[in-house]
Amino acid sequence: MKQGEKRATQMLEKLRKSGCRMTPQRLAVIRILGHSTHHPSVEQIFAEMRDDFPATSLATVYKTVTLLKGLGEVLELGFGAGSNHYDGRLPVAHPHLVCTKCAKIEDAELDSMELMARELAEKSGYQITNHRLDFFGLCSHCRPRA
Amino acid sequence: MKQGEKRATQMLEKLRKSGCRMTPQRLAVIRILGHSTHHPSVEQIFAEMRDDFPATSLATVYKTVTLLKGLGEVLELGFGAGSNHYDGRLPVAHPHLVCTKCAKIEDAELDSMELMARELAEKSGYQITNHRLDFFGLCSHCRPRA
DNA sequence: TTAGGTGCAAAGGGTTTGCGATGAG
DNA sequence: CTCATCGCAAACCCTTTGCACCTAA
Repeated sequence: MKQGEKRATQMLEKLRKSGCRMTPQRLAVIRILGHSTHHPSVEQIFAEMRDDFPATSLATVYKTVTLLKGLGEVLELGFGAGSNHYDGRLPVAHPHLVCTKCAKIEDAELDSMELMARELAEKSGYQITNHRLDFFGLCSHCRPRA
Repeated sequence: MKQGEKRATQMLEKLRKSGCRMTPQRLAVIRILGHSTHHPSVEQIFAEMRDDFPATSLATVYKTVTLLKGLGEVLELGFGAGSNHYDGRLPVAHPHLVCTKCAKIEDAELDSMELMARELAEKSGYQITNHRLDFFGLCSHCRPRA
């Protein structure tokens, strides 16, 4: 898997440039993340590592992933951070705007979602039943004044 | 707030039709969800309730919200269910397809996101820095055969 | 040699569950 | 009267943190 090795090398380089030390544990996490196409969870990365590093701890994997996330080298697909919020007024999937400063959540006006979902269903072979679309940024009140 | 009262009544009706009992606690949760435009969390609903029902427990709010979600009367904006997953190969926001049966996560091909984000930024006044787009459904392997 | 990293175990936040008590139908 | 629902506390899952030991540079 050449592509994966290349990504791993890029991540290593970034770590090194950031003044971080290279350890066998970090190397292992990086290689797994570089090679995986299946978007693993921390638990899954940990399981894959156990073969080579039976003594590794979950905490180390968490720390390494968090480090890489901070450097912009991994994308977090968050299914588990913060608390859930509920919309009782429009109980069907629709896009939201989330302010990362004041934590406000508003509905977004965007009507091409249905179209996109249908298009994607055809291309991917999925039977799409639901979706989730959130935009993150600073609301007009929190953003720096022009 | 007429609109909110109307939604509350719709939810009440749905509960009744589903053979559920009506209690003051449920009524309070429903009214809050029907009136709120700010997408409250369970904790926030709980806080709003305390004024009228100081004895209410968090567990009851959770149970009620879960009930309403099951009936399709509230939309859950999940920032906290399940575990996080990581993508080390393409560490920038891009859409994903999530199979709700086998839990597989794949990248989705969709290129109009940047466009949408820019359009939305103009309309909403947000300074958008990030986004998150997930489609949920059954992958070609899990969906019922035609 | 010495910061920075590791592993363990404890703590933390959000959510769910078990169960005896309560009150809606 | 009966069973669904309530409130409480304990349990759960995922994640983070504190700290003594270790090791890469």
